[in-house]
Order: sequence, then C-alpha cells, then structure tokens
Amino acid sequence: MVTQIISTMETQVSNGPTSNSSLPNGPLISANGATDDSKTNLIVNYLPQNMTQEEFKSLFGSIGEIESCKLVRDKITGQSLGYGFVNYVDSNDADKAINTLNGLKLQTKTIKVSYARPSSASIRDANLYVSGLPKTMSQKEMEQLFSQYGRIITSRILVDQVTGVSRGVGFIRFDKRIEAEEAIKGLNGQKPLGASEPITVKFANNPSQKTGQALLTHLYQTTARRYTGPLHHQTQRFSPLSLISRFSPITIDSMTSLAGVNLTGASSAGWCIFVYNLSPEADESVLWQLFGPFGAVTNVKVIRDFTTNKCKGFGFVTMTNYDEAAMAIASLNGYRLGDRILQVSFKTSEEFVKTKHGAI
DNA sequence: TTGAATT
Repeated sequence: MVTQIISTMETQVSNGPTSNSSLPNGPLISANGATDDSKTNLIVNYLPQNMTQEEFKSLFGSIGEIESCKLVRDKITGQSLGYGFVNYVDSNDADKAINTLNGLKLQTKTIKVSYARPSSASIRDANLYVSGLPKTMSQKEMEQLFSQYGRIITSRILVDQVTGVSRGVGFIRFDKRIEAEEAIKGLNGQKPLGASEPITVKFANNPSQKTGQALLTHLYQTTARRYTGPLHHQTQRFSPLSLISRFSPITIDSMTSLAGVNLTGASSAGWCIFVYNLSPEADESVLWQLFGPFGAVTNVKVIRDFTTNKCKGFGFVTMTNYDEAAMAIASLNGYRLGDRILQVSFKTSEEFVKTKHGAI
C-alpha cells in the first residue's frame, strides 16, 4: 500500500497581472466599461479538501477587504474542487496576499496564490498528460522540452513517495489550449534527446473523485502528519515537556486543559486556542502558518495595541475539531518561534478575564 | 502508472 502513495513536485508560477496600469488603488475601468480585475483577482490552488468557504474567506480576509471570494465546488456533489478565487478591493492587498500566503502549508497541502488570468474559453482544456518520460528527467528538463510550444502555467512529475524516484509520468498545463495542441503534435511519440523510449503526450483526463484507495492514502498522509506536525518545525522544536517547569504557570493550564479539566476553549464556533509570547511584529499569517498544518482553522486573531498597532504578545486561533486542536496545542506549546518560546493552550476563563482587563 | 488551474 505504501508504495502506491505518490507525491508531486510543482513549480510555483505567478501568472502576473495582465494590465500594466501604474495606478495602485481602486477599481480599474477599461474602455468598454468593464472593471479590470487583473491586479485584484487571485486564484488559489491546492486548498485542503475539507476547507470551507468560511475558512477560505477568513484566511484571505485577514489580509484586507475582500470584494468577493468563491471556493469552487463540484456542481453535482458539492465537494470542494480544491481551488478558489479571491477578489480584493485594493490591489495592494492582492499583492500582499501573494507575498504572505503563497506557499502556506495547510494540512497536507501547500497552497498556491497567484493572479487569476482573465476567464476565457481559450485557456480551458490546456492540460496535458505525459507518460514514458525518462526516469532521470527533471521537472525543469520537462518544462524545457515543452516550453517551445507556449507558456507553461504548471508542470508536475509524479514520483514514488517512498523512493522519490520519478514514475515517468507528468502533467503540463499550458496557458492556451492551442499551445497544448501544438505540443501534442510536436512531441507525442517523440524521443526526448538522449532517451531510449518515445513519450506519450495527450490531453489529461479530468481529475476523478477519490477512490476508496485514494481515501486510504489521504487518511494515511493526514494521520502521519498529525503525529509529526509541520515538517519545517521538526528540526527546531523544543520538547514541551522539558519546558513545563521552566516556563510560566500558563503551560500548566494547558496541561489541565488537554486533560479535559478546564475546556473553556469550546464554543459553537469551535475550539478557541490561546497563543502567548508572540513578538510585537507578529501578524495573522504567522498564526495560519503555525496552526494550519494541524487541521481546520476557522479564525485567527492577533491582539494589537490600539495606538501602536503592535502585537500585544498574544493571539487566538479557532479550530473546528477537538483532536486537531489538541494535537496543535501538544505540538506547538513550547515551540520556539524566533527567540521566543510559545505558550499554547485552550483558552481558559482566567485568560479571558486577563484579556478583558488588559492585564497581560 | 492520471493532478483538483478559470468563477
């Protein structure tokens, strides 16, 4: 079973705004009266399957005011298709969203945030399936092979999860369908330079719903990740247990919370988590970064000083599921962020009082 | 040997 798990590599491609107006703000109006969304409208790819419209809006709304946003769903089943659109009021916020949220790890996914191309029939069905690739061919080399036929939006080579070796299968998405057609004509049945076998190039099928096996695979990955936490944390984590006696009574509170003694973090909206010892420069994106990998996060908030707008050293994160919240707390409490040791617990009534009175 | 990229 394990050998059937696959992973992918992908280049992060910025589509780039298609308008070159130098005006940074406000809705742009073109000659025909239509609004120009090219600098405010973003496409977001590789969203976790279980992310809701509300979580999607919460994540991107933490950057700035949203004109509209939409998580794209299957018309029949209502299942998320794993991508969505966010149109900001201000193009500066769109730019900021790309800079701060592109590459964000959410559960098993690494999201991609880029400018949306103008919707057009000419960009649809431009995805190619390539098989028979030499196992030694890199993603970059595959792109070089195909780039003579047009602008590549994404490329991907499937690899064996365990060995990391290429499976000789990949995808190339072109900007335009006609480019994809030309690539098929030029490359299908051809041997790449130095290859012993010809490659097959054809239009890709639509991604299918997960089969039972794929669901098992997903479950395996989700479970494995839960117990290891975010990958980028592993090399620098402190053991939370070693910190209990050396770092403040709030850590003890988190232990009683975890044991189910004092679960005031619960509410209809989910499980509210208290995060203490953030730096004055902390922002919402760091909370998404920290907690997103553990499961569904519905809201994050950095508490700021009213006059300086600097973080007052703490914030809150709301997570939907208890087990994911508990795992996040167990993993992130005692985590070193920069030169600070975070204290993470379910929000308690005590902290609620302190917060209300501004005593922290 | 098939991935959620155009509302």
